[in-house]
Parts: sequence; C-alpha cells; structure tokens
Amino acid sequence: MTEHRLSLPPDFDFQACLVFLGRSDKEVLHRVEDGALIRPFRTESGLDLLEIRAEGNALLVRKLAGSNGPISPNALAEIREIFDLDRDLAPFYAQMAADPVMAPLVAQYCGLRLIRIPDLFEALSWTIIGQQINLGFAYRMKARLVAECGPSVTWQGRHWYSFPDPADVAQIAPGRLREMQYSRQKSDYLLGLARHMAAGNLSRDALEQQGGFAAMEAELLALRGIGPWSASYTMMKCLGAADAFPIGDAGLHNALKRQLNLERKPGVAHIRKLATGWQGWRGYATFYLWRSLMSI
DNA sequence: GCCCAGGTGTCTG
DNA sequence: CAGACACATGGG
Repeated sequence: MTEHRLSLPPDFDFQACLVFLGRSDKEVLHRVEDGALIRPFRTESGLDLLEIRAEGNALLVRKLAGSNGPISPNALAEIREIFDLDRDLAPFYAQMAADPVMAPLVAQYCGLRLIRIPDLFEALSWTIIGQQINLGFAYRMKARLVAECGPSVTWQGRHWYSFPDPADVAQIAPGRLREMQYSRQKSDYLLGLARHMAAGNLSRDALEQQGGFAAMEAELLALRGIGPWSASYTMMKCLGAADAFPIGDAGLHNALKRQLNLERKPGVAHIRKLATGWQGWRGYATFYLWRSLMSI
C-alpha cells in the first residue's frame, strides 16, 4: 500500500476541517468516512483514489485505488492547498482576538483552515452553478454534470468522480444541460467558460503568472457570468487570497445577522464597518462566518 | 402564493 | 449610477 506523510503546521485541527468537508451529504467529489477524507486526484494516466487522515502531527495519505507507484507530487500539492497547510494562522488569530464579531468564532473553530478548491475550472463552475439557488439544488446540479462527463475510478463497488475538464464540458450539447435543470443563462455561462478555458485562454497557472490581486480579479471579472461575488469567491477558495471578500454573499449576511442578533440582514455599508478590523483576513473571516451557519 | 437562495447581465430613467 | 427584471427551481 502506497502512502505518504505530510507534516502539519501549528493551529491546525484536522477534525475541524473534516466537519466542514462533510457539510453536505450531496457532495459527489469526496466523502468523509471514519475520520478520513476520501477523494480522487488526477494523474497523468487517470485517477488515484486517496484517503487522508490525521496521524499524530501529520496527515497520512494512502492510495486506495488507481495507478501503481508512489503518490504523485501533484496530488500532495493539491492536498496542501485543500487544507491550506502553508498558511500561518497566528497573525489571523492575533488580529481577531479582540474583534467583537470574530473573537468568539476563532475561539470556537480554532484550527479550522479555509478549505480550498485547487482546480480553477471547478471553482468557477461552482460559482456559476450556485448563483441564486439554494445549496441543495446546486449540489444536485453539480452531481448531474459530474456524472455526465467527469472522470471516475471504481473502488469497493462505487464510482468516485473528479470534476470534468473544460474540454469535457465544452462538448456537452446545451440542450443536455437544460435537461439537467440548468437555466439557459447558467448553461451559457458554463459552456462559455469551458470553451474559453479549453481553448487555452485561461488557466490557473497563467492567471497566477500575472501576479497581483487586482489583475487576477479583473481577469476573472471579464468572464461572462463571473461577477463580484464569483470573482471574490474564486480568489479566496481557489487562489488562496486570505483577504478576498465576497461582501454580497447571502451566507455572510445571514451569519452576521445571527452573530449580532440583528432584526434584519446588515447592509453593505454596515458590513464594511464591521470588517474594518479584518484587513488582510476578510476571506478567512468570511469562511469562519460560513462555518458558523452549520448547525454542528 | 410569496420570498429568498453562497448572483449576473441587461435595460431603463 | 441606481433600480427593475429575467433567469430556474426548491425550501420555508
């Protein structure tokens, strides 16, 4: 059995991360079982199904199915990103310790990392799918897309799917997406994005080559179907921008309303005021607020 | 029936 | 530049 260990940074709580990863039983791209994350990762030849669990002060990564040979460096790099292992959270916690909104949350969820989506196409597609619909419905729509054209590996009598490539999605007939209950608008956005990326006009590598938060955000905003919320979401969840701030997010509004016992959801001006002490960490703060909406 | 969901693009005044 | 509206469907 091939395995590998990744050492863990301070301020890391694997269980806290698993709780977030297990937030929906409708998620098709991974499963949380018996204290471990199970998820396929792309390799040159196909998919490797990996299990990730905590063991002492390390993450133990084991290959359950797929290619022979060691676990690919690429997969290990993705795991580092998924759990945001390379982030020093000490400044975040120091800055939030006295913040009226965030202090209780960082105490409650200490060690929770911003769970990321390394694949740019997946992250952008998810923002398009999730726009203006409830999350349960969004998960079902994603599951249909993934089952339609995502690669899979079989293990223990079950298909384990990965998110499709832009080229896979680009060749779907628009009518097919309508059958999957995509609106014409979502269908257009998604196919447009897939064609754009399949043609080589956008990739995560090229985007990050540009460097600079503003330049990357501008390039995302230029995409049809990607507005301020989607761009911020992608900056934080894919590119790891700890300060990206999806200020229009409905979940953020609901979380603040609950935290502050407000009668109504706060307006954008109010939120800006509340977030004045979050500079540098507004994305992380948002992620902790999202976590606060989960019942557990 | 009505409003809101992890919004965005378009059109109008 | 603000505000209205369509988009698709489901949950409260």
